[in-house]
Amino acid sequence: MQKMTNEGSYTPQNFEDEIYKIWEDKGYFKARVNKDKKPFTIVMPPPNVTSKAHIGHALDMTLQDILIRYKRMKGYESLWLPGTDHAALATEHKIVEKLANEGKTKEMIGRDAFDKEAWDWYNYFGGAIIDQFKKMGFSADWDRYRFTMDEKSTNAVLEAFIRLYNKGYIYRGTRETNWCVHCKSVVSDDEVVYSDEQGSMWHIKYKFVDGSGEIIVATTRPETLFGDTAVAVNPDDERYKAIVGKKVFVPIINREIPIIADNYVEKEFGTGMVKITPAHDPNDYEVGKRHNLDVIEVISKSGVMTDVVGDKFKGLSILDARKATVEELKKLNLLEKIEPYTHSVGHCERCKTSIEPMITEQWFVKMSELVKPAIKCVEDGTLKIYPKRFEKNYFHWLRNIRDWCISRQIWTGHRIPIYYCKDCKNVMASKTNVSVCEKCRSTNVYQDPDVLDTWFSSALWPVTTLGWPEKTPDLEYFYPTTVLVTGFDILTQWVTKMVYMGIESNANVPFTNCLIHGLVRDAQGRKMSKSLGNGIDPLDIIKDYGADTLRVALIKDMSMGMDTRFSSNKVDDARSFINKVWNVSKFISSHLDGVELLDISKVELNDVQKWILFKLDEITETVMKNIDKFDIGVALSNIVSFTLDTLSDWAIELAKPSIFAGFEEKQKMISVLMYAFEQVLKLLHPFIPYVTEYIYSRMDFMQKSESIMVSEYSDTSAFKKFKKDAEKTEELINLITMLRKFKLDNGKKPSEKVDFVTAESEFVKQHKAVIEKLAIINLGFGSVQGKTLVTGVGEFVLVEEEVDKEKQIEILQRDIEKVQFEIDRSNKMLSNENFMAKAPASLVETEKAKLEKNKNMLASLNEKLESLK
RNA sequence: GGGGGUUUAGCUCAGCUGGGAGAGCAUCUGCCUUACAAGCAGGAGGUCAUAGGUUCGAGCCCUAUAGCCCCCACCA
Repeated sequence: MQKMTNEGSYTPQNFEDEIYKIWEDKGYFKARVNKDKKPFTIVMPPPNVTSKAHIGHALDMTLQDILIRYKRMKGYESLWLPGTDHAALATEHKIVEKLANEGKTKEMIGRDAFDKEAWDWYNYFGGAIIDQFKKMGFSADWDRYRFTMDEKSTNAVLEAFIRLYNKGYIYRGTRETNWCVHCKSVVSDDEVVYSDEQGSMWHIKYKFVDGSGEIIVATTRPETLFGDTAVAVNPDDERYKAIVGKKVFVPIINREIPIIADNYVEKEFGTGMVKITPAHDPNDYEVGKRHNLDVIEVISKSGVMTDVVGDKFKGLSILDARKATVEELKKLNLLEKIEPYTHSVGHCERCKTSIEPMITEQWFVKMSELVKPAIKCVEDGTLKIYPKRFEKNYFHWLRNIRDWCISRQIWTGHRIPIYYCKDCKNVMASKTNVSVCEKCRSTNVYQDPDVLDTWFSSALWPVTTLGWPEKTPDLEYFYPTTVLVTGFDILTQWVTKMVYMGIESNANVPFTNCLIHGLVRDAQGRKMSKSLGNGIDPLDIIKDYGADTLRVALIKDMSMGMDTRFSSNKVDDARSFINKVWNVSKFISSHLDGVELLDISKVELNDVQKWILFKLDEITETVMKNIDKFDIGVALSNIVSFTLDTLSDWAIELAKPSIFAGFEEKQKMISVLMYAFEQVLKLLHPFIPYVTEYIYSRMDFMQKSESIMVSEYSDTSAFKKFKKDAEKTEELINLITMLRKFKLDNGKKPSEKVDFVTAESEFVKQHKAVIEKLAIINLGFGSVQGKTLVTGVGEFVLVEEEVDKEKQIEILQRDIEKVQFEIDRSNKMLSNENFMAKAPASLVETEKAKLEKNKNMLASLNEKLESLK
């Protein structure tokens, strides 16, 4: 007894885990250097260990698994290299939160204990993410699992830092930077998110030192006035030309500052006068530099007012200081008015605290040289981005890039490998601990306390995971990797960095293709977020529906580079589809007992069989073509509609009469169906790996591999030659459809078996059984009067007790009208000189053939009509 | 302010180098036909955002306009 025959309904929970275990035990996911095969490599974008994986990861990874499984079956040495990312600032934020819940701070427990906390965190979430990924069926080479903070990665990161430092690409500098007072660290430009905030514009009076009156300056940050070192106006502003060079008092503290002229000031905005606070505004900082202004810090790195603001305000938080300053101004009658004002405020991506521009000393990577080859490789096609339009974002980003701030004042991450000598001020770069100054031999040496931006290690991910800086065989064989799959949200933040760091470290692009996808949104098209509570845990879907269903629901309606919606509707749809595949296997299996499969290339086939095989080759080519160009959602739709429409609705139905006929016919038909179904399972396997493996393992295909994972697709060129025969079956399908409709049009139920009479023809004789079964009719040969269906393969007359002549004429006239419309259309085109001259020949031929066919049809219809009159 | 995307059936989306508007879901009608009611057969439903242009021919190419979405830069 065939194993699928006894199966109940599709219940993936019964077999998914078991199958995954077999795959792992057999070592199918492992990839090794194999000179006999071409490599196909994907390095997994490492998920942050901040939390468990979400549905966005599921999409990203499913796309990769599809490509990996497909290429593996196509005979490539397929390596999918997995890993996770420590996500420095993001993870530290989470750990600090956790400590806070326990009533602790990181300073309380110290750096070593904090490190231990961090590793517990990495291990817990790293492990959880892998478990989730295994549930989803991902065929990554888990033995190669890497973490951005593991020993090898750390070594590579430090090596890269030192090389860049020695080349002069990494330098230390004092700059206006984005400071997060909550994280107490600088963050890069990319980590600042702007949002509009309802604030106020305070108009403040600054009195002239010489007592000659006052000016009005508008600001959104009154608390920074203590750090003002000038007031600026536009040099072309006629209103203020006379006062440039005069001095005013900073309100409250009455420090004297000059009025200067600078083009930065816009005449139309506010009062046309700007207070200049170089320490706390990037633009002011630039103005300050141009005019040699003092820099006075009034806000400390922990977000409270410094000592320079005076006893009344020092130690206050920024917001408290703002209130207090405004109160004081009111009291001193220095506040002219307050206007409501909406402006955009930068926030820390992680903790949402508003960012303070602050002058700090940081490490930077110089970008000007590094980006050049990164731009060129996309220009010259060495690296291709799919879809192509994202190249624009890529270029725009790199062409406008600023130096990259890589130091962070936190504890989570790679410590900067720089050591300072307190005595001789020597600066040393070293991978290992330095305790003695190499210059003055002093032991008064300390390491830079900062850690590296998490993106520094992610930038090196493709090279470090393959063994760099060593010249490993893996690096030799698998690098450059074949494709990087990631969301558009990190195209600029991450992809660009990998490209220039890859080229810099290993002399070649890190990947030759980059596939960009969109976001997974909820059913209403909203972003999934914690605050909306509309996020979906992939494991919940898997628990209820299985991983295959989740994968189809995510991928099927997806279009390259576009956002996709995830809904219960799609999940149901996906499950229905897989259930269909399940039932096809049950049907075929139920007819396999005692049947020895034939080599279909060696037997005489009928038209239906030739059609099935022809269509199979056609769909195989289409699916492969689309996967090859990364149109994965389309490829899945192709194979899904083939399975539902061609295979289930037609092939199997057309096959039934043969299957229920004599043994020889059944044997041939089952052999063809088995051949076709095996290929369909293989085409589906990358998308729905579990169920295809399960079915494959339980059906006796002719030359079966031990797993569908390591089977190969069958040749796609064998049955092209059946094109003409396939067309005959298309006619058969048309005929059946027309008969079904004709019955309905004439008031017959689809299930009602009615009699038709037709002229005896080869075509009809050959397919009589099929036509009778699928259209639910009895077919007799001969000639009678009655309601007539005129088709390309003859006339079919509905046999009725009472012949309704009027109705019959009505139907004929309707058909004549339709055919006439077609004929007119063809005639119009064919008589158009321009069309004949310019349209491609094949199109003209098709049109002529159509015209000919319709003319014949029209003649038959008219003849019929005449005979009734 | 700069750039990009998008607009096709009630909903979610396909639609190839221009050559008769498609699928799934939902809906309506009839069916539990021995693989499948998570199903089968059939139907209804579109001025392809708007206005021009190119072309023998435009959902597709060009130009404007409008709505929605995203990215970048950000003026106190």
